[in-house]
Amino acid sequence: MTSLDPPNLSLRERKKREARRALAQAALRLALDRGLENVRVEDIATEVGVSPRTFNNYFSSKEQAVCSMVVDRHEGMREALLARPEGEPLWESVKQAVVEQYSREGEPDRAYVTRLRELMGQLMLRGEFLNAHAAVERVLAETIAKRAGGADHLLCRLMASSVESAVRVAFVNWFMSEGEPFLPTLERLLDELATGMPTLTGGTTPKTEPDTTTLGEPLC
Amino acid sequence: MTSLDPPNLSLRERKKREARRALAQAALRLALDRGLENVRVEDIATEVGVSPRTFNNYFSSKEQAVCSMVVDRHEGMREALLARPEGEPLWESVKQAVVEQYSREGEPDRAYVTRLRELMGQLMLRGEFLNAHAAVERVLAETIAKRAGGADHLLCRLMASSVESAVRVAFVNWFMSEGEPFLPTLERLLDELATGMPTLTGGTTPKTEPDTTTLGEPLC
DNA sequence: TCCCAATCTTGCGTGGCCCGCACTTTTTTG
DNA sequence: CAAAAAAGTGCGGGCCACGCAAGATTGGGA
Repeated sequence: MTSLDPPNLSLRERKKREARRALAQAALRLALDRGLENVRVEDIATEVGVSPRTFNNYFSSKEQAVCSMVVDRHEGMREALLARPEGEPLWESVKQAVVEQYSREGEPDRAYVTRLRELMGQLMLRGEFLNAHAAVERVLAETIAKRAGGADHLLCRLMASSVESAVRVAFVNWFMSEGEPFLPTLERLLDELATGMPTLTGGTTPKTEPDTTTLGEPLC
Repeated sequence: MTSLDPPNLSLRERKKREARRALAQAALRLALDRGLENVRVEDIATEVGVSPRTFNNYFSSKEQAVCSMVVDRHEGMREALLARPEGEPLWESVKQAVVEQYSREGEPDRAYVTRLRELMGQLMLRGEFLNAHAAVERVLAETIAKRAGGADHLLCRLMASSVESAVRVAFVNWFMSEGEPFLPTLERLLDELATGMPTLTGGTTPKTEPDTTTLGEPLC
């Protein structure tokens, strides 16, 4: 659907991918419809026409299935990054690759936003969403390292991690706010990262209010 | 244990905190001893001398219990940040607060490193560790916003997120490598963030090897 | 001092999830 | 086309999260 499903794969492999994709899609659809808590593994399996046991051969939890969409969508990023022109500065390459990736998908459907909010709440709760992002981050770090040609591995990880930070922050902002577009925010944040932290000047410690936020429940 | 347990709390409240702490501690200890998968909720509860049902009144999973240590240890960071001197540039304040926080704890015990590695693997798998970090991140973002006195809220979130990125990367590097100290790495990464991304210069696309990393299982 | 109301703990029962194992069905390969 | 490799499936077990409805504890008046 997103990119080419290379036809040079064995039938076996193709069926596997298709099954996985179907399961993930069903999981996401159902979760958006009824809320994740009202979706049993059995429902997803039935929807796809497969045994519940089989579902667990592909995913070890429904949360993972839902998030797998998030992960898979980023498969193109590696290629996008490696495909950037030769002499381009590393950071520019990274930024462009990320932006490209997210442009390709277009602004997500506004109709779902409310449902998405709820769903994200539940996903954050289970930590799976972050886990998915972490997976993306690892691949990104490796790709960056490759592209940078043996640069400091730690710095590559830091860069990947920061980029994902920007993405996450932009995304949360997008679906928590009304109508603010995603891409411009993302670009702004990436530029901010490039510039470095000192941009935010402060130190004018203001009034000291009671303190509301407690270290407690994960809320999005 | 870390900071003052304010004695101006009702007995009730003190007992609650103590119970929570005891459960978290027991969970961590057992997990380090036997590996998380060999620890049942019942074991933790028994260890503390409490019913399994009660455990679930405090934590909704054993993973959460283990990670709660991670979260609680950061309670001091807010105060540390707000206590920085008046005129100090925002970023410097943040950096110092974070470094202070982690200095206070000293280098973690080398003896546990192996066990820690295993444990982290399992925690990452369940996404709970990341979730804990996310909790810290939210508080940090708020504190930064307060300290910055109404600066752009998005940027505050980005800053908090980036800082946590650095912490995570440094930490993973610490417990995956042999003997590299934690604090210096962390400081270096934070400085890197301050400078901005372009430090990493690259673009010398090297040989194109087969590609080993697949978007698959979370590995640490 | 004592008692009541708020709060915490606990046992029980339910529904669900994850996964190992063994068996059937499908695809691949020689 | 037959044997081998790999997926799908049913079953069963262990564990877990949580609602509910008693008990046990604590705190603050009277």
